[in-house]
Amino acid sequence: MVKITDVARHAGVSPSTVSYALSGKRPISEETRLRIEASIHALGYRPHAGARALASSRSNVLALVVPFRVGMHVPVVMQFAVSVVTAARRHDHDVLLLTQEEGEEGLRRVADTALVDALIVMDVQLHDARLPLLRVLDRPSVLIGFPAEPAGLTCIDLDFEAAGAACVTHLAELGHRCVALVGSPPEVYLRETGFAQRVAHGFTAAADERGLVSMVHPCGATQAAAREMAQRLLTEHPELTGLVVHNEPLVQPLIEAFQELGLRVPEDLSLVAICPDEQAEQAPLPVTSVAVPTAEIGAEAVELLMRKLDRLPVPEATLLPPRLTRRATTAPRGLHG
Amino acid sequence: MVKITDVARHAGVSPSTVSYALSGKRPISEETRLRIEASIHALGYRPHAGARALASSRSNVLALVVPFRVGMHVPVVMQFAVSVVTAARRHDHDVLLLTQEEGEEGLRRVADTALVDALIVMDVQLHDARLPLLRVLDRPSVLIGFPAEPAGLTCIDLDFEAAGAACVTHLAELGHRCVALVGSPPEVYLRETGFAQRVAHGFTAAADERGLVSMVHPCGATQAAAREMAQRLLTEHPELTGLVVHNEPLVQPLIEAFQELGLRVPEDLSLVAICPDEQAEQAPLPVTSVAVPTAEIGAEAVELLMRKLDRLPVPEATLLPPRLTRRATTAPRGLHG
DNA sequence: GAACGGCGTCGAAACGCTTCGACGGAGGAA
DNA sequence: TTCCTCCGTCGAAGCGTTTCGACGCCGTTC
Repeated sequence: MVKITDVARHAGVSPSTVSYALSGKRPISEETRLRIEASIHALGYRPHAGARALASSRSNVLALVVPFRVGMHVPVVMQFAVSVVTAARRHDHDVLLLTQEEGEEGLRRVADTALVDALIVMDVQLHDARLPLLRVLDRPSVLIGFPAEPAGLTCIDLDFEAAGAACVTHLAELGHRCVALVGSPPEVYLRETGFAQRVAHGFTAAADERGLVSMVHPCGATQAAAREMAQRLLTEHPELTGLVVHNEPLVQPLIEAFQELGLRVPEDLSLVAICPDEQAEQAPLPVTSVAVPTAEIGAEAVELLMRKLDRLPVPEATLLPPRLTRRATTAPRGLHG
Repeated sequence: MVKITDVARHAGVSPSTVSYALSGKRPISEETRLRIEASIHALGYRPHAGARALASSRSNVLALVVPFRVGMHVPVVMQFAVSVVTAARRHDHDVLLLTQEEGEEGLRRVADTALVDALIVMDVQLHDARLPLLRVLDRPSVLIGFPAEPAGLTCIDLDFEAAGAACVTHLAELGHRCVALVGSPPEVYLRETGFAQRVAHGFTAAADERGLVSMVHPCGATQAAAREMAQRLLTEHPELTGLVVHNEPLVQPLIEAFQELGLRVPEDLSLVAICPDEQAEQAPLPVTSVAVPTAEIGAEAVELLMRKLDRLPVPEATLLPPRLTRRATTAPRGLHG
């Protein structure tokens, strides 16, 4: 293994100079720096991660905590994960993947052993068992999602409440008077996942404010469930013309289910989804949607963490405003009928 | 931070004794060990990962390389990932997540900096750009999937060729004479992903051998594509009664598409899928399937890696035999018709 | 009873890097 | 000219473990 002393000798400088040339923490003359870089190249030098971590007490590794729970939509979770990894690399950090098999102990372990410098926590519940630990850990963390009591924590997410409201507003402005929310699977609500509940609140509040008839239905993520839900909605609320779907894998099946029941989208039924833009765009009938900006959230979560690592102040709450893009699944009510 | 010398002092022994008590690499008397354990508990000692890595030249971290490519089915990939993480933890290792944004350079980096001890590589192509690097790296690796030239590498996967054949055999034994394979999306074949091609080979060879009429169709993973495929198959091959589906998200949509076209499953059309058992079991109509044993493969990949790290001999190729479970989507041909 | 071999423990030397204080020299100010 | 400052570099002291050789002690063996 080639080490920093080898590089130093080859370049005719001291090891500390090599180190400073690499880190930029002290000025090094252009000439020396180039010589060092040449030596590094010539020898194929790579600093030893463990040695670096020991000496600097920085591992340059971030923990990404993602509990895989039933009812969650894995592809979207992975979009977050990928964007976190990408952003972390831009800051010269790597990402350790923690699933939740070990429970909170895993977080404690990687933090206490200094395996990671900081943590990004996904799928936050309103009363998340990990919160007490995160508050007391000596490593900074950022949550993707908001618990019930976010004070003292750094959280970031789409403003799901506003997103739910934005969907209603859009539908109301198109003249719809009776709207339904088809939400996440029941398990997701039962374990009190913040974003699911917040969409429902925002949806209901906005509908009430505008005097719309509204209803909220959790729904399992299968085609059969979609079909059943469509059937039931039509039966129980024949006047329904506006639908909000906050359940990624269900958007397409729901549209088809309604079509099979003889409704045209958007002529008879307008539908707006809350989902990543890529999904909404790629659908056969492009879906009007409020974007879940996974790339943006993941990247910003990393930025926040980096700032915390640099002991810079960060906002406790970062709520991304919803952005609704009108596509082909919404239209004014009664346009054709 | 409490360090090993603190524990040593508290327990009245030398640091090296604490280290040996922890690692078990030298015998320590029962009495001393208990005293040390008590001290560790009392002080809340956690060995520093970096220091450990430096001194032992073992980071106890595995790299999991998963390129997210178009056309791949993310949930299945994540099942692999989770099982790898779980198995790694059983061996006191953690898992670093590498996506392929950096390309091969990322692999080289984590290996050369000794950030990881070993690598697990997923989504292997027949002519994978990462292979030369893996062969030359000083860290051991295990591939989940087989390249065209696996010699000198350690690979593990389901025997997809046998899986394809097993599906045909099952259908043939039920009396079916004309069978089709609906495969992965075209992109997956185009970039020469081994498992996709192998299923096709196994399928075709087995069909030929038994004198069945057979055809292979890649298919995009959308409902529209499923519908179109069903339509086309029926039109072009009215005598078709047996279907093999190797495309997870398409199983359900295909069944429904055929049903909408008036075919009963399994009375008029038998269908066998190649997918994880959980998926096959949870379907409304449980699907006869050859299991993709993600948990088993992930766990065994880790075992192989651990053995390699211990310099024990391992087989170059581990091909898991297919296991077909008969469920509700296959039946003898012409049973009702 | 002397020699021997384990067992259990210790001390010290790495492991490869970062960082702190120091220092020579060049340039500017007085 | 002298003094001071700042730039660029060096040397050495860690960072917290692991591991190697050594050593004392006790129980065997002849």
